[in-house]
Amino acid sequence: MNESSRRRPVTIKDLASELGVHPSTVSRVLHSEAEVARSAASAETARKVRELARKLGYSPHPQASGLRTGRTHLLGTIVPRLSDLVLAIMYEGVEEAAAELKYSAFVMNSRDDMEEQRRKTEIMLARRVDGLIFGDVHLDCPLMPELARRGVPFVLMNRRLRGFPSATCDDVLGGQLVADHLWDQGHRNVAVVAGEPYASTAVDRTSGFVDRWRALGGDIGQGAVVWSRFDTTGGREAVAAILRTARVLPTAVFAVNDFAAIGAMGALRSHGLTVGRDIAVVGFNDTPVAAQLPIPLSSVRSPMLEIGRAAVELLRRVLNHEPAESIRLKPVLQVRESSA
Amino acid sequence: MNESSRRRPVTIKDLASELGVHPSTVSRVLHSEAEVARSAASAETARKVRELARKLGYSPHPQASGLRTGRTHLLGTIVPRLSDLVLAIMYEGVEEAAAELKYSAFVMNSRDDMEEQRRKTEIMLARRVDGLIFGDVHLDCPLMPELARRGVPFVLMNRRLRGFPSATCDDVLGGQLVADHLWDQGHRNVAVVAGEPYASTAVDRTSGFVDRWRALGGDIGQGAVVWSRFDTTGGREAVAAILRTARVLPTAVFAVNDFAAIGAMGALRSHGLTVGRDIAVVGFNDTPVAAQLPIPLSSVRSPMLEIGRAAVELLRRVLNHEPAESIRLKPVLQVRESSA
DNA sequence: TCCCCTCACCCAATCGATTGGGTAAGGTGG
DNA sequence: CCACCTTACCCAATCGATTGGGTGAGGGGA
Repeated sequence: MNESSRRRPVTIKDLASELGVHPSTVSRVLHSEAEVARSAASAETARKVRELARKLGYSPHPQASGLRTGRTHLLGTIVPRLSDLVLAIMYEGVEEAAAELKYSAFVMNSRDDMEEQRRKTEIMLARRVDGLIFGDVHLDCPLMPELARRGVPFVLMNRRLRGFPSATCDDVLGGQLVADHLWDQGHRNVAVVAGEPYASTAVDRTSGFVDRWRALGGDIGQGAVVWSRFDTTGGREAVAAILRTARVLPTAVFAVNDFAAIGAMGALRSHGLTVGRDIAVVGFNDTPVAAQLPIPLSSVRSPMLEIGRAAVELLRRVLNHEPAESIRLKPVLQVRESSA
Repeated sequence: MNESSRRRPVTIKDLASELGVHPSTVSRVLHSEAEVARSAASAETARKVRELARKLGYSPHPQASGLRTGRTHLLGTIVPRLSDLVLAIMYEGVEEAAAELKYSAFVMNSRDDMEEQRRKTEIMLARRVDGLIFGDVHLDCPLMPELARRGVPFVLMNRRLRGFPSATCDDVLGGQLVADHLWDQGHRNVAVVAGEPYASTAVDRTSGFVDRWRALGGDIGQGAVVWSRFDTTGGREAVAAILRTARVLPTAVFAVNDFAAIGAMGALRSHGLTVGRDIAVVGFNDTPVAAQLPIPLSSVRSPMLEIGRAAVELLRRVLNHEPAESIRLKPVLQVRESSA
């Protein structure tokens, strides 16, 4: 049985007294940069320290070192909800990348509520996180300028906001790809399930689509763009509204989110339309479920994991006072039966 | 502008010197039980301390108090993957309930890999979490007995394992509900997409179904129970295998997970079958998407949020050395078009 | 031979909060 | 008047790691 199975964790002092050296020597050997470490102990001593540390299963006490150094190696992330698959995958990227930098990541849900966002932020700051990643900014978000004033290091993910570093998908391009695709397929009468108007994702995807559509010579009427929630229910309701008010039925629907697209497909079927034959549907994010649906869903693939990783990289730069330019990752359209 | 916007956080010492009292007095006023607090300072002093703390935005330094007390108020959770909606929702419950107890929760993904589970556990223990919640135990999980020997406080969630406290859905009952339902609908030839054989959820749901089916006088052949992954791809492959090998085509399929059920529906449609007319499908968990699918999916509703909350309550008891009986929450069957 | 330098360490303060053990002042009972 | 108790505090050690500043021994150069 390994010594690490004893109850009280091994401390630096244990190692030091065992070897007859001073705790500071042990600390420098185990934790300092190569140069400091070398000037702190002979090669032989250093070897013995490291060997004993391994044997006894020493692991540094983060509360103790955090107290002394003022850095916790903790990184807070706030998302609207983890049960949104898109954010869950981005967070997996955050966690991976954070671990590689020897940071531990934390998540909290804000339910896309700005009061909750503020509350959760304060909880994380009370935990003394070294930096924050926000996946839930609104286009008018008073908290961000305030945090910047207070000198809190943070970056944005998923959604962007002018003036702050963010890691996002190039959502405008994503919307353009869909416009090109549907235009090429011969559609001339389309509708957009546009998502929440306070989210840059929704706004950019919609405007990318609409602007390109008009540039191609297409026409998009008043009732053809419907703001909605991002989930299945939101998609269903939005399509119901479109079907109710449209003068002419659209032949294609672009939903800015896969789950909204699934809800849209449900509403269309209830209306007696067969998706892929009577009407085309395109989603966004290309979540794993899109390809596996009974009628496989065309979708814009966004690099969700990479966005999470990029957010961590951005935050690393902010923490090191390096320049941090926003990162916009390229999406790719996956055409499937729902629009082919 | 509030004083809390200054860079260096306010400490107990700041409050003490401002008021001309000793830091220990401030500490007792702000943090101790009522009795200790009252014997530490006069009502008047206590009032002044609390007022100044609020005015300056004092918030205790968790690293410092954690160092002294040995408790971090940190709670680690390990799940197979957060991008599994079921676990994401359970974790939302964990986070909520933890916050109510003034704990902060942490999650990590193990990808259902036992080596990874061990690695992530060690990372969390190195962070000095007060306790752990595992959402990813396998039926043969060597880590759990080992942690119990080491005296690490932990509980299980979602999946159970004999001998350890767990918060789960009553999966056996869930399987029974589906058997009763399909039998009542007149089905006599059924197949099961059974999930991963190392997960108690899969095993219990399957055995609950199969045992009840046989008790009703039904028959389930060899090839009718197919183990699979829990995701859409897993469901698709499992149904493909069933369709390939079955002597007689089943008239109903029970998938122990909604996403596997969605994959199953896809495979059935590819095979030219219309779900709800030619063949019934029932899923498990009643995730929000089930009701919104183009063909709404019957599913066993499991109280995922409550399971997460229950896990925290269990862990609270373990940490307080109170007896902790496993909790099994009751599921309810939601019948929809896919099996009606 | 003397001075200086390097090597390989040690010493002690420090981070912020907690907590067991005082202690001076004032009041009470005998 | 004195012993004793309560009230309202203060003092100092402690948790574990880090870090600026020593220091003694040994070696090399002038």
